[in-house]
Amino acid sequence: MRNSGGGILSDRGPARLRADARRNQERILVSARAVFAEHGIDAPMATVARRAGVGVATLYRRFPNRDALVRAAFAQQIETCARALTEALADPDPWRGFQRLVETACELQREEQGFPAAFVAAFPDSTVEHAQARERAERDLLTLVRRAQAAGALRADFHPSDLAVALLSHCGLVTALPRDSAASRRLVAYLLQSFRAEAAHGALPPPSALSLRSLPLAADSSPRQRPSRA
Amino acid sequence: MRNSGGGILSDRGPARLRADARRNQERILVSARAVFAEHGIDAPMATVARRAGVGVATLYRRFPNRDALVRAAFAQQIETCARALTEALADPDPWRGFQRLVETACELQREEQGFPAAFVAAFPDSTVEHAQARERAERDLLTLVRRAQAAGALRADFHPSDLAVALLSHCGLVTALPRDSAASRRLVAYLLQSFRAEAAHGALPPPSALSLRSLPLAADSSPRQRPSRA
DNA sequence: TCTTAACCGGACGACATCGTCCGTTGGACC
DNA sequence: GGTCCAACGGACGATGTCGTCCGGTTAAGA
Repeated sequence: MRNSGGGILSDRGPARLRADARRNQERILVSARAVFAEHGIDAPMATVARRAGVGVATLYRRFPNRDALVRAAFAQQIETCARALTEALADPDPWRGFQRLVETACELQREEQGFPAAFVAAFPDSTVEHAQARERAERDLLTLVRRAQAAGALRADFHPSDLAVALLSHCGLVTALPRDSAASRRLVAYLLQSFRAEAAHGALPPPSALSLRSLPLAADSSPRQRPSRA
Repeated sequence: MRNSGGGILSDRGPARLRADARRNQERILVSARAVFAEHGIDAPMATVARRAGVGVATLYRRFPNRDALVRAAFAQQIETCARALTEALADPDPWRGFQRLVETACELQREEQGFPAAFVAAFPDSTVEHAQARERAERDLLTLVRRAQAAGALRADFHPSDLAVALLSHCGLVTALPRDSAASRRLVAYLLQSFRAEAAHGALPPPSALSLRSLPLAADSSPRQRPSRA
């Protein structure tokens, strides 16, 4: 139990892991990303272990349960999303920043189908630092939207929750059609066009009460149950 | 074995079912729709049976496997979709027909979350009559799209596969957020606006090679594997 | 009312996955 | 090279679901 708190996420220093242990941990993460992308987020843990050339016990020693593994496997993707958000905010053209953020997030979803499914299902618990990161992401998103609206590029009736709607629906599409990147790009193009101010023809129905925290852009998401069996 | 071919779908005549058997079959179908909508398409068969006030054996006697049950449970919804397509084609205003078809299909997805999941996952086998129905649906859809484009309402670069993209992404959204009808309506509104001819600003990426047969509008779908475990 | 066959439902074996246990192996350090 | 202990991996029991079997029940017709 001395090892608790270290080693689950690899961002807290080496934690004095033995060389073979560290090597195996990395192989497990690579395997997990591949298996999750190929067979979905519910693929058996044993499959991940076998592909990594490792016993199940080794996997469970490093990641106490499936959620921990998912979390660690996609930590890098979270990082990419967070960076994309920062870059979007730094873009002098508000619309281009918004557009690139959406495109980057969707590209990530496209590349690893396990990624979106991971975030709509896998994060019931949150730590303080994650909550902070999430709050900052939410605030940044709001700023991005407001700026793009102020510039007259993003339609005025766009609601921040629409971003969640867009990303979740795109997530569903790439999950249903893992190999069809044309479909994904097509959807993104349609959505972005309909978000433009010029596309505002007629009123929209009222926005969702959906919080932005269910987005994969934040480091944590609301406690949704995974869409599993009864 | 005398009963083979009858009783699975209730549209081929009573097949001389005993009164209690017929009653139970109906209760099972009602229960299945409710359970699938509530717990997803992978809910245990025992849950369906219990809710119907019936033993598992009774369920399996009537529906030899999960797919048969799903198929029968949503036969009515297929019917509704087919009727919506016919009505859309009969509408004197091509755009309104198109619009209503999309809205009706999405409304069905919204009302029963099990419905979309059923169709992207559950129909590996097809019969001759289903293939015929599917072909007709495909042809009708194409006609609908062409007409709306000819009327100058639907954008010229709209591709029939975009309908599949729209419905599949919406399906993903309602699966991820089963209770959030505002999100669903919002997405539908955005998509429909972006399909209007006036919304065509700039070129779209190339369309998907996706066939329309994977749509729940047709009575059958392509043999996709369900997104299950490895 | 009586017969009979269709129907009912709970119990059951098969199967898959989860997460743990424990004897063995082999890095790290002297 | 030797020692120690962290790390290894396969076997294991627990759990949950599937689909079947079989003895009891009941609807339908004479």
